[in-house]
Amino acid sequence: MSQMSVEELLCIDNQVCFSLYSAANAIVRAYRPLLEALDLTYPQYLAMMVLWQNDGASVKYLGEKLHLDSGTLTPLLKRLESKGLLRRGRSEQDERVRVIELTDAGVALKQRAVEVPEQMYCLLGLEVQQLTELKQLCDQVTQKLSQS
Amino acid sequence: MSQMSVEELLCIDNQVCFSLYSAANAIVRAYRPLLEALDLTYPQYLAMMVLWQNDGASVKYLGEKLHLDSGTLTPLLKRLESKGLLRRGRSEQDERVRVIELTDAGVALKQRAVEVPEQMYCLLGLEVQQLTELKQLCDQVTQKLSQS
DNA sequence: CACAATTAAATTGCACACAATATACTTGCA
DNA sequence: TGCAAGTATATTGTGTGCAATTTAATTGTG
Repeated sequence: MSQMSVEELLCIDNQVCFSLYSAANAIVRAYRPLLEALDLTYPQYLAMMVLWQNDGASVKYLGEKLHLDSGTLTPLLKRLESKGLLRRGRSEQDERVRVIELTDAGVALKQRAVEVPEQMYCLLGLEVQQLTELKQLCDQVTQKLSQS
Repeated sequence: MSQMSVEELLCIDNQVCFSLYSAANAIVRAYRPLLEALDLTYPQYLAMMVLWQNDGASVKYLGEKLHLDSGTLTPLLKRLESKGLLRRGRSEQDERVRVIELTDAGVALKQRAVEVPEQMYCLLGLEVQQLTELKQLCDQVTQKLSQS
């Protein structure tokens, strides 16, 4: 690192962060046609996945799982509610807490979502070992940047 | 892949794409305080990097380098123009083409941007070899998803 | 040389992300 | 018990990303 010139340092072609940023954009773009049939955006699909595993979760729980805050999640969940996929209720124990519960339609959507991961896997066209490696490195980045 | 259950398939903890998406969000978040002193957002910083290397570039060129379209770049460049960092001129050969030229302030900003990559390198806290590996894998993802 | 096809940017509309702030509810402690 | 501190969510405002469409300029072809 330290022996790189200013020209090299400030060139996007040498920056991991830019590669990661571009890859993430490409992924969201690639999901669009796959999720169109489900009438979901990629972040909405992620929220649904959390709920399929943990129906009745709170906004806080969703935020921790997805690394997103209420400023992002509140409007996103309202959109999913208006599509009839979930209800935004209140906890009886704690009136501050929203309890997000899937409707029948929301639960049923899972069946149609099953093929999405397989389709994306094909599009990526990488070996399982490479995907595992990539995931580990990304998780390390997220973890390092979250603690500082 | 094929032996994974539906529960495993549709769990965000098993998905590379989610890890990559989260890491990219974390990166943009981590750049914010570093770029605050330069009064730049991360995408603005990326555009400036391209221009520091290639002053007078067109919107099309910037778009190819950054993998962004005019819908994103036009307003972004207008903001940089209003900050006095660049001028959005027209090509004399082809009136359709915008020629983006840095002002003195835009050129001068490069000196203060030099330390940003080093700071981010410290925040990431990964070995050079891991960063290289991560960059290669991200570039592969972008390339694979762009051709389909 | 006319004019259809192409190309470069701009515009519009929607959905994130997220900082900063506000609101409403709950808890802890004097 | 009263009230300050803390917590969960909502709101506001700014800046992306990107699909779809539009506008204006250029190029290719008969």
